[in-house]
Amino acid sequence: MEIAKQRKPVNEFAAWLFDIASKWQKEWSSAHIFEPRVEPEKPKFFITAAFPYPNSPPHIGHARTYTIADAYARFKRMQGFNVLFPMGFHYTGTPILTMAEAVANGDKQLIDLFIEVYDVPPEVIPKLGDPLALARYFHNEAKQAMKEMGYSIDWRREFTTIDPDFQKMITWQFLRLKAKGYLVQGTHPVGWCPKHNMPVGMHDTKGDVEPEIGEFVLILFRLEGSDVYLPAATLRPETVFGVTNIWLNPEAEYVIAEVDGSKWLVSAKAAYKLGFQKLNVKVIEKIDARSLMGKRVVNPATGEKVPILPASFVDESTATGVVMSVPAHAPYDYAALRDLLQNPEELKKLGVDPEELRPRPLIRVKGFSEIPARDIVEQLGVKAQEDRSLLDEATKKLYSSEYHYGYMRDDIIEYVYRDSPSDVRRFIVAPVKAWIAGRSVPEAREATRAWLEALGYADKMYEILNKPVYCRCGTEVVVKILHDQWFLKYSDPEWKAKAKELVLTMRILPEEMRREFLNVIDWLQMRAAARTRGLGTPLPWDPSWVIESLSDSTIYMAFYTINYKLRQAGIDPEKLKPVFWDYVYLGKGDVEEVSKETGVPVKLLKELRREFDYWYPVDSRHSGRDLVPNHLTFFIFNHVAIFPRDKWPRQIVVNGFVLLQGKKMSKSLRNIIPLRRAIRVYGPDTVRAVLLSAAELLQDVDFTHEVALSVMSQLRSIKGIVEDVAKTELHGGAERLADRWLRSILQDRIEAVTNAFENLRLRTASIILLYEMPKDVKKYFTLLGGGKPGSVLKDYISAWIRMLAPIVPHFAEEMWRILGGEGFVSTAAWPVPHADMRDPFAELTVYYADRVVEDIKEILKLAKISRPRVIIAVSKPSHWVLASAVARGQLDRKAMKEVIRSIMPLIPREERKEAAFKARKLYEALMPVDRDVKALIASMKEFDEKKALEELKDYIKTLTGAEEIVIVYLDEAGDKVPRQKARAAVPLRPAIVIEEAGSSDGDSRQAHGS
RNA sequence: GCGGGGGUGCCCGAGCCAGGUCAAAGGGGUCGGGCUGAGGACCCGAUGGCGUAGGCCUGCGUGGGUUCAAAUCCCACCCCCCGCACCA
Repeated sequence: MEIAKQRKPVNEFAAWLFDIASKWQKEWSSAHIFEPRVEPEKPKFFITAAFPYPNSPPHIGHARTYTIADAYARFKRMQGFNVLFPMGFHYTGTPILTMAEAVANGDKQLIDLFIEVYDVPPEVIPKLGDPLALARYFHNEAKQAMKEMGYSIDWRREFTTIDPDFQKMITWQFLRLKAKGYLVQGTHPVGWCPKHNMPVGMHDTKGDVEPEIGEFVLILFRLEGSDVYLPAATLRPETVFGVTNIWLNPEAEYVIAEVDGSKWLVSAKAAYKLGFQKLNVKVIEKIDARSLMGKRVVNPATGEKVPILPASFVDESTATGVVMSVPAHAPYDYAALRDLLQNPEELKKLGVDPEELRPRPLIRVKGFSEIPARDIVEQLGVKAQEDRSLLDEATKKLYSSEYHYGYMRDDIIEYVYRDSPSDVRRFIVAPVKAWIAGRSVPEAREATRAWLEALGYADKMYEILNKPVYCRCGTEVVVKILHDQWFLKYSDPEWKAKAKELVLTMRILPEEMRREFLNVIDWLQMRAAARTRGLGTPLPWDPSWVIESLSDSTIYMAFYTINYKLRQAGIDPEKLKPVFWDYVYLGKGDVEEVSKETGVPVKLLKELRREFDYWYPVDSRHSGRDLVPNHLTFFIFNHVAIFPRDKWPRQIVVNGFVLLQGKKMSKSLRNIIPLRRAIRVYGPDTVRAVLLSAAELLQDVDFTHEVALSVMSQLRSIKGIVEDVAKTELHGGAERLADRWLRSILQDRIEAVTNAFENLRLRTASIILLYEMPKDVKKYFTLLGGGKPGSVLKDYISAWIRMLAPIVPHFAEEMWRILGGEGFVSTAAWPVPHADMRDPFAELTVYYADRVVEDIKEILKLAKISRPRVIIAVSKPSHWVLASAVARGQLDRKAMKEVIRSIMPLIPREERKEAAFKARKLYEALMPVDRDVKALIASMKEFDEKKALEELKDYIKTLTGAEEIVIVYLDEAGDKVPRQKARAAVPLRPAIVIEEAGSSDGDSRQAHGS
C-alpha cells in the first residue's frame, strides 16, 4: 500500500482511536492535569525535548523524540513525580527567511511540496511569503500535532525565541559568557553571495548544496628582477623543495594586482575572489601569460630560480591560477612536463635545459619508486595532461598514499639555499633539518607551511572545493572572510574540562553516547556565535550581529520555569535587565536592590526565584542523535559556564531517526508523512506505539504500514479482553494454580516494564505490553481450561492498562473507563511489583508442564500415532533435592564434581550410586537452562512432579492433542517404560512414552528408539 | 583521515554490555490448514538439513583465540552507514 498517499483512516478502528483521542484530550485539558505547580514536598521531574524549528510542518520523524519524552513524562508522573514537560518554538535562524522568500518568489517546486506532500491548504500559501507568518503558521501546525498526539505538555509555558522577554534572557547569557572570556573575535571564512552581499549556507544555494570551503597554501615565488610575486596555490606545501618550474595557463587571463601592499600575479578570476578575502585588492594591469614563459622566479624554500612554463591543465578559476610544478610527486605536473619535453625546440627557445626539469624525489613511500608520480601515471596509462579523469584518480591515490605512509627524505636539505654562504645557509637550513626532513608528510606539511609563513613567503587562500556552487539568485558563490567575527571559545581548556566533568557524571542514554560526547568536546574548537542576518537576538554589545541559532538555544529550558508566572504578572520585558536574571537564575544580588533597579516587585522576584530553584536543573533532556555534535554539546558547555553544579542537567536521552517503509524520508523522494496526517490515518496511539516499539533508542525506527496495522490489531484484541473481563462474572472460590500463576507472572511483568521505562528501553516495554501480556492472558485461559477467571485477572488487567498509559494514553483512558477505574489513568498510580506475590510452585509447575508439552509434541511429530495415550513417568519427590542442589551449584558456578560431592551426604547410602548418575544427567540437563529458572528450581525445597502435572493434565491434553495422559512415578511404572528411558529420566526430565490409545497394555504399538 | 554506529536465517530486525531454555524473539514473505460462493481480513500450523521417540549435524561478516560451553568475551582482517562545524 502506498502509505504516502493515504489520507483517510485506514479502518474503523483507526477512526475510533482518533475519536477517543480527541475526547480524552479535551478532558485532560479541562482538568488541567498537565499543568504542575511548585509543590516543595513532592519530588519534581523536569523533562524537555529539543523544540521544533517551524519552517515546515512536523512529520512523523519529528514526533519520535517528543513521543519518547512524553511517554517518559507520563511514566514519571504516574510514579508520583511532579512532572514538568513544556514546549517552545525556535524561530532563530535563516531557513525560515529563505523558505518564505522562495514562497514569495513563487518557487513552484516548494509550493507544490507544501501542498502535495505537507498538506498545506492552497489558500494559505500566499501568506507564507512573509517569514513571520510562515513561522507562525508552522508553529501552530506543530502545536496542534503535539496536542493531537496527546503529549502531556504544559502549554502555559510556551514561547518563541523572538519573544522580547526571552531575548532579554539571551542578552544576559551572552553578557555573562563575554564576562567569562568565552566570547572572542577573529576572522572566519564563509560561503558568500557577491550579489546579495550575504553569507550563504546550504539553504540558500541552488540544489541545496553546502558550499565546502577548503584552504590553499599560497607560496610566494618572486619574479626575477621585479617586486612581483607569483603566489603558487598548493595543498601540499611540503613539496616546495622539489619545484622544477611554475605553471601558468597560456590561454588564461592574468593580472598583476596589489594585494594588501604587495604585487601578486594571479588569474583575473583569482584577483576577483581575493577581493573577498583580503583587505585591499586592486588590479593594476593585465598580463599576457605567454609573455612570461621562460622567465624565472625564485623558490623561497630553496633559493633556486625556476622557469615559468605553459600548461593547459592549469585552471584559472581554481585558487590563484598559479601552480608550482613538482613532477616527482604530482601526476599532473609529471604529465604536463612529459608533454612539454616532447617539444625540446620549444624549451630551448625558452632557455630551459631539460636537465633542470628532472623530477626530484622528496618523499619515500612504500610501494613506489623514487618518482611515485611517474609510477602511477604509467600504471594508469595517462597519455597527456588532458586526461583529466585519469590524472584526478592518480592524484587522489598518490596524495593519499604519501599522506599516510610517506616520509620526507633526509636529503631535501641539500636543496635549501645551496648557493648561499655556509654560515648563512646553516641558519636557514636548521629549521628544515629539525622539523621537516625525515618527518612524516602530515608533520612536514604543517612545518613547511609554518616555516614559510614565518619567513613571509606563505599566505593562504580559501576556495569553494565543490565549486561551482550557485546562490539561488544564480550568482556563483565565493569565499568571503569575515573580520571581527564573534566566536564561542569552546577550545578553552578549562571550559572543556568542566564540560567533561558534567558528561562523566550525568546519566546519558544510551550509554554509548557518553564516549561520543567526550570526543566531541575534545575536537570542538571555536564556534561562530553570531551572524549577519536572520531572526534572533542582536548581540548586546554590537547589534549589527545576530546571535546564531544554535547559540541562543543552549540554556533556554531555564526560561520555562518562570515565563508563565512572569507573563501572568504582565512585566514589561524592558525591566528584565541582567540583574534580574542574576537574581532569579543565580540567586545573586539583594532582592530589594534588584527590585529597585528593575521595577519588578520583590514578591514576584522571590516567587520566580523559588520557581526556578524548584524546577531546575533539567532532569532529562531529549533529542535526536543528530544534535549530539552540536546542540547537546553546546547545551552542556553553556550550562557549565553559566550555572553552579547543582543546576547542571542530570540526564540526556538520545534517539535515532525514523524511516518510512525502510527509506529515509526526504523532500526529493516526496515520501514525508506529516504528523497530523499520520494521526488521522492510523490514530495517535498507533503512531505513538509504532514510534516507541519499532526500535530501541539509538536504532532507526522503520515506520511501515504493516507495523501500524499490527499495533492496531494488538490494541483491538486488548480492547476485546478488557471488554470481556469487564462483563465476566468472576470465579469466587479459592485460588487455583492458574490464578496463582497469573498473579506471580504479573509481578514479573511489572518489574520488567518498570525497569524498561526507567532505562528508556521503551521498545522492550512496548513489546511486553503489546505482545507478551496478551499472551499471558491467553495462556491463563488455557490453564483455566474453561473455568471462570478469578479476581486476579482484574488486578492483572488493571496493572496492564496503567502500564500501557504512557505508550497509548488515549486508549488506556478508554480502557480504564470501561474497567471502572477512578479518575484518569494518566494520573493513576504506577503499579509496584510485590515480591511476596511471587509463587515459585505455580511458575515452576507451568514451566515444567510446558517443557513436557514440547517434548510430547516433538515425539508426536516423529511417531505416527493417531490417538495418543501419553505416559509420563516422573521422578519421585525424594529425588527433587538433586535438582535444587544442582541448580544452586550451577548458579554458584561450581563444577559438576563439586556439586555431586556436596549432594551425596544428603542421599541414603544405598541410593548414592543411582543418585550420582542422575545428578550427572541433571547437571547436563540444567546446564543450558536460563538463570531465572535455575533460581526458581534452587529456591524450591520440595516439588512433587506427579502432583504438579496432575494439576495441569487437561492443559497438557489441550496443547498436545493427547487423548489420554497417565502420570506415574518412575519406580511404579513397571515395564510401561523401557529401561533406557527410565534410567535417563531425571527430575524435570520425565520419561515419556506414547502409545496408541485404545490398544490394551500388552500389545501397545509403541515404537522404540534404538 | 578522525570520531561514532553496524554486518544475524528468504527479507526486515531483536539478542551481544551481565557467555548456557539460542536453530536464535517479533514482523514480513512463502507454504499448508480453518473460515468464505471466491477473495480480502482474521485464526491455526510450518518455514536450515537429517532423523518413525524428546536426538544429531550445519549455522549469527572472515580468520584465529579464551572457555566444559561463544551470535554473545579477546585479537586480527574485510565490508557498509552516519557526523566532521557556523547549518537548523
